[in-house]
Amino acid sequence: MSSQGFELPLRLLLAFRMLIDELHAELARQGHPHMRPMHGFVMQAIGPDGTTAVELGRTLGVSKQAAGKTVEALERVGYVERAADPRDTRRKIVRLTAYGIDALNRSARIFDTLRARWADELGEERLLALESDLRKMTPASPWRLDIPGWFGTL
Amino acid sequence: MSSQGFELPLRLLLAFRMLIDELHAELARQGHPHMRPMHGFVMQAIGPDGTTAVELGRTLGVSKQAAGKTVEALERVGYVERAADPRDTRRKIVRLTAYGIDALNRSARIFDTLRARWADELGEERLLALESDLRKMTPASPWRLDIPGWFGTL
DNA sequence: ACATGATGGACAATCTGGTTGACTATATCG
DNA sequence: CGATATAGTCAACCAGATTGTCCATCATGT
Repeated sequence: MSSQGFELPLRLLLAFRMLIDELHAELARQGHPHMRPMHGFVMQAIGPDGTTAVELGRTLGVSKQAAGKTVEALERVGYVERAADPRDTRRKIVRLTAYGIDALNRSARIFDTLRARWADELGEERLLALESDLRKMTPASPWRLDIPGWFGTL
Repeated sequence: MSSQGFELPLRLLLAFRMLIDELHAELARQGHPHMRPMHGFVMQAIGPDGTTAVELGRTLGVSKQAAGKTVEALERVGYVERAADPRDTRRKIVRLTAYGIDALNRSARIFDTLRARWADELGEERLLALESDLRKMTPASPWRLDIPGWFGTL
């Protein structure tokens, strides 16, 4: 083999996974045991002003039905709530609850802590360089986290 | 918000995804249109000497039945073949075919090319630093790519 | 004002890939 | 030899996605 290029994607994935796993371990300790990796991304996509199932589906790159099911799941856990839109009675606005916002706030703080650990290990200089390099190599940042299905599909 | 820590995992994921997508676009051009992200990982796990469904399941962190179905899918595409083990008639050895090995070899070359592009953009120094830093922050080596299921699970 | 078309949401059927459980055949070990 | 463990397969089920269909409601153009 002796392919140097194999390591890069593998390490990127491992690093991502490690951060996410540590995030959720800590979230569980802080009163959010039901939070799943998917939830954070979806709640970010919902945003502070709320959204609708159709719009959410477009943002996430999945069908509106799939988005609807995801919203149902988040509703069951208590992270979002649905309300009618007075200006368009077809629409049902999906909004984050206080509990959901708490999950997001805690996630942010935990990610900061994890980043601080990286800075501690690597040095702030090196970490800034790493972030800058990743920023340089990745697309500006459109969401489109259609991870489910993307990796799978044999 | 102003959470600096949010960016790191997101960029790691985007970078990983970008590399994998580019890999598969190029693989499709090179005669492997059926190759899916999962396949490369599974074929790596199978290794040059072959393995069995049970063993593969343990390596990948899934049930032996799931591993069996995955092997079936790879067999349909022509990446692996199954043969009886003369020394233990219960076992069926799963081996990479020439076509499967070709896919792995091409993957390695394409990853090298992609890495070269990164080196071109960032400079070899910076890329080496990035790889070194990721190596430092991620666990030594465990496979255990039980991605399916891990991210999902609402 | 109203017919037409577009949009939001829900329901149902299906597909895929995972799970557990049960079963058979074969090894291995006391 | 008999008891236990292991490899593989079959079957049933579950979760999360898909498409297709339907209905209610908005928006538009004549």
